Amino acid sequence: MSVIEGINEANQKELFKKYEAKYKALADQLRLKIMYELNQRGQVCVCDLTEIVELPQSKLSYHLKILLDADLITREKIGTWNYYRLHEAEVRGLLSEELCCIFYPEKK
Amino acid sequence: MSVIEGINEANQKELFKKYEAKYKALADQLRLKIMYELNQRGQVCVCDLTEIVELPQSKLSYHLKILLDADLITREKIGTWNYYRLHEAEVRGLLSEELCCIFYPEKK
DNA sequence: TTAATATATCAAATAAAATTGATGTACATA
DNA sequence: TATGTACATCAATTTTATTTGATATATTAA
Repeated sequence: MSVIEGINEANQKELFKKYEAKYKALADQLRLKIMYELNQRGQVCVCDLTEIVELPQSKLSYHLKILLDADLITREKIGTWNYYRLHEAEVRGLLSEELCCIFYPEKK
Repeated sequence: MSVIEGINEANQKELFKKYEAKYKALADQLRLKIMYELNQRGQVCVCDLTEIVELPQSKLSYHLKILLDADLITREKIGTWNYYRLHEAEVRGLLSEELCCIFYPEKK
């Protein structure tokens, strides 16, 4: 079932709330930059990202959490490091093709 | 020139700032609902919209201004009325096809 | 076991956005 | 000209988001 079918009063509110949360996570320069860098580099650990985006660690962690909670990125723990990467399908479902390949990669 | 070509340090910041503003405007349930209704109805005046979305007039005006400033909708004054409609091309360039035809119409 | 590194989380302070009610302006109609 | 309607804008308040610096936890290395 496509998104538009099945819209009724009850669904609507939920749907708008969902997209509000997603777009809210995207609506920030820093976070877009993070997405851009993750897209460029694939998998990146926080320690590297701190240098790439030049943010204090706690601030970066804060913004990563927002992206993670919105399901726009994923986290994988490997030893001491936390590696983040884009949640490609999710971002693709949100942003126009015009934004390929800034914030998500070209389709393989 | 596509968006991705011509990205350099100087462009980048501007680009992210631009998308921040656009997505910020979209990042709100009420405003998404307004977009949805405009998409359903084409051209709508504020007086009708007040009833459709059930918002006090000043609140609606506030949110319309945000969408207008972000260039996501347009305004046309006809007599006493201000008619708003989607800025279709702009929204299409921002949102994934998955969001057709909730927040923007099918391509003719 | 101690120390160092990687990272998340917390509390306090600050900043930005949204809401509310009131006021102002333009146009239309009596 | 006086009244009503359609809106935008403003100032004050409330709510939400962001920043900052400090602390806590887990893992690794000495």
